[in-house]
Amino acid sequence: MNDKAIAKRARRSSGAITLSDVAKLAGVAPITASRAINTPEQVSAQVLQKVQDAVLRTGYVPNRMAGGLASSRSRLIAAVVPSTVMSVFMETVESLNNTLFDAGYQLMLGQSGYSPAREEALLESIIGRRPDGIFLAGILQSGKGRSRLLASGIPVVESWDLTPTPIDMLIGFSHADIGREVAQYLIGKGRRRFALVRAEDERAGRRATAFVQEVAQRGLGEVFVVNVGASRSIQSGREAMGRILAQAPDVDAVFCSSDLLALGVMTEARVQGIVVPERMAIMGFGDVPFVADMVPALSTVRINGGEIGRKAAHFLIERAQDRPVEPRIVDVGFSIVVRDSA
Amino acid sequence: MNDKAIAKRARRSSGAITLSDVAKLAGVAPITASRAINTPEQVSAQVLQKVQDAVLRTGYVPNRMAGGLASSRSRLIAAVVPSTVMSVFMETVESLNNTLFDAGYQLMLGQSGYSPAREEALLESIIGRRPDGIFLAGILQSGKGRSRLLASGIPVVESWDLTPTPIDMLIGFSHADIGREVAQYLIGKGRRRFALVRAEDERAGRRATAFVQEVAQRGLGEVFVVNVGASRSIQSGREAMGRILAQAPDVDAVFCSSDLLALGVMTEARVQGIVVPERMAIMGFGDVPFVADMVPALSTVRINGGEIGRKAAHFLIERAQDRPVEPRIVDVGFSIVVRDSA
DNA sequence: AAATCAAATGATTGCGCTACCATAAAGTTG
DNA sequence: CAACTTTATGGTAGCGCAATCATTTGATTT
Repeated sequence: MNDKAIAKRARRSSGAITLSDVAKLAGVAPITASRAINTPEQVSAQVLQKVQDAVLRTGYVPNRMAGGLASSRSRLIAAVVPSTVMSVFMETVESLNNTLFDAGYQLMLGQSGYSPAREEALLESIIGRRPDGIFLAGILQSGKGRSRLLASGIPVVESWDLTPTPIDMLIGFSHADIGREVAQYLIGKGRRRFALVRAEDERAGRRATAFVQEVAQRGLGEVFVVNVGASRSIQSGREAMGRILAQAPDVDAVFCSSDLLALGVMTEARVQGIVVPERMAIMGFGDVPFVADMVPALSTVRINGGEIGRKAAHFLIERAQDRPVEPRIVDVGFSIVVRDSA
Repeated sequence: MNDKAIAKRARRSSGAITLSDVAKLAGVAPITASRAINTPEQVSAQVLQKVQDAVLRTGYVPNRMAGGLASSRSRLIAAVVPSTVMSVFMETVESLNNTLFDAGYQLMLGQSGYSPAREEALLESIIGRRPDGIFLAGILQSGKGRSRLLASGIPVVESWDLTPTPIDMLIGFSHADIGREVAQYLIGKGRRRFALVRAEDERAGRRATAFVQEVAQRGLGEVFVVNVGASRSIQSGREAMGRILAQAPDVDAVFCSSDLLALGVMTEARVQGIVVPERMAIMGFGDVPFVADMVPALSTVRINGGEIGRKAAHFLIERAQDRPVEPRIVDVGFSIVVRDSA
């Protein structure tokens, strides 16, 4: 019977060093070894020493899955972004990840790929991992994903937007305010005839609407709007600028829904001999790392993505430790970065 | 006694729906419910129906931590990259993540931040999560991290480089070959006086060495080398180009260790009235998404990062299911993308 | 010195699930 | 139709750890 038990054990066990092995070697009970590792202030100096020795000698690495199961604290945090390549969200994800790691949390990353179906599958998979918190790039307006998250009881931080009805916590800013203030800024600079290049994106839409409204309120006529669809590339920006110059040659300022589009617009302007900013002002959105060093340097709207990530991390850590977070909605604002292009 | 047990249970349990709840509702044993969910082909149609109903009615989401603990299969895969913002590795990570997700795996992401100490801590933390596989951007030459990984027995894919002694599996290409071929290409284009702008990075160093060697072998004299240190920014590229033009004005071709540096070089050339490519050829490295659309479009070295990610995912999935992978070292090569700048 | 308290350690139990083995029911073969 | 295989289901045990409660030890008080 004993043999059989051992054989069974051998087949089941992963074969790796466990806490029990360490405890045995150190001559203490498993739970004491656990405390020596996780809450060293709770054990005596000698026990601590013996356990640390045993850990070093065995090369023991605690199994956090098992620990998580036992304590219902996975120390995992999930982040969902639409994409990871050339995305404005990565600065946020990076600071989120760094802050979390320093607090002992690991990041799980999911890409929704701009597809609601995929996002839903992703959320289901994530919830199955029982993370201690979830960070969403953007907000979840509706759908099964939202109710799933609500039902799961997992702390959630939505971001990069404002809404009075977040799932849980929210760290964002007002896209409408951005559209309005950019319009005011350009008008203040003496610009009178506006174009707008935007991607097919809900938040970009709100910036655009507010921009158009503000221009209209100042009695400056129609804004020439180019919607480039799902594409966010420089190429789209060039094409859009081509259309602007052809169809609305009196335009003297262009507001783009992303820096990449603005780069395209700027490139096309240069190619067609349009001097920026004298003849044409160009504003981007996002302040991706390299646009400051272009010539002319791109004026743009900066979101402090790093701050959003750090704040989100702190919120999630607090909530993971059952501490309340107030207020749950934070507006981090934005800033208009004045460089050479506008 | 029963009361006490219940009270205890109430305190310990997370309160969420468990497999047992679903099984009870469906009128089957927990293990049968498990099979209905995970291996539906093993149960009868009626049982499947009953269990699926129960899952829908309860909103049950399987706890993969518990499942992972029981089966020693976490269905987690970790990826370690130096940075996530504007990094050439993100294309790889994105395709890795997508491929893994479709196979039921979740990605954990760690940032080493170019620091060996952090990388080691990261690996320890990752191993504690018992992932079914680990992807490393780059290779691990030595150190505790390497031996830790070796000892852990977790399948590992290193990448973006070649070495005869990988930890486990390797999907990469030869940096020396790149340096050599770029030199040959530029020489073939009639260039005779070379400069090289590189970051302080081991792989960039190998490209640079091979480039310099090849140029020397062709009897074309010294290469003017500018090392910009840890910085990878456009600004550094501009400064480097400033030095080249001041100190080696006869240079007619510059090879840069990243596209961003090349962009800086190109910008400075434009500012100083140097015509690209007529007067000066410029080559980058990485083919980040937007350099194709710059004017002039940047000639560069393209690594098929997506392919590396997909291959890595497949390798890790195979190994996670105890299937062998042969060969364990794959050279995916590279291509020189000829555009306008060289 | 007895009583009281705090600190250190340990025994037990269960987190939620799946591996393993056992059994029952249904088909297959000569 | 007996002997056998296959298919469907269930019982039991344990993955590796931490929550909970119990006990021991040493320090402090009166």
